[in-house]
Amino acid sequence: MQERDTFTISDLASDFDITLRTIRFYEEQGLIEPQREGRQRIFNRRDRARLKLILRGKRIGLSLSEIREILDLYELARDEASQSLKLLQLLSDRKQQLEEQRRDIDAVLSEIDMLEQHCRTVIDQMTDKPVHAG
DNA sequence: GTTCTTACA
DNA sequence: TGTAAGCA
Repeated sequence: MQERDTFTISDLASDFDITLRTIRFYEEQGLIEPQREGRQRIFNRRDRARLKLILRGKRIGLSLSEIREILDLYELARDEASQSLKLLQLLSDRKQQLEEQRRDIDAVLSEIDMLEQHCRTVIDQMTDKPVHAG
């Protein structure tokens, strides 16, 4: 009752609900390197696990190159500590990015509020009728 | 029928 | 990443 240890590209695509193109793209980007049987791609459990990590990283918002860095550490050093350290760094960077975006959004929202107020003031003066839609 | 590469959108 | 062409 052993789990299958090799998969076709279609197997993984349906398992993770992604397209064949996506998997081939990740390979092209160096995130996975499935075995070959002639031209055919043969994926093992390691590839499957990596693919899972890739998708998780993508969900968090990491770039493919960032994900590759983590994956490489996992392969080369097999040093889980350094891998976690790297992930920690990337997560920190990602949080900083998001916080920066939040500040930008707040700034724009603020400008919009001021512009709206200005428009209402102008309209009030011209029509002598208060416009308070919000 | 399925997968592959290449090239363009 | 999607899609299409032309193979194996």
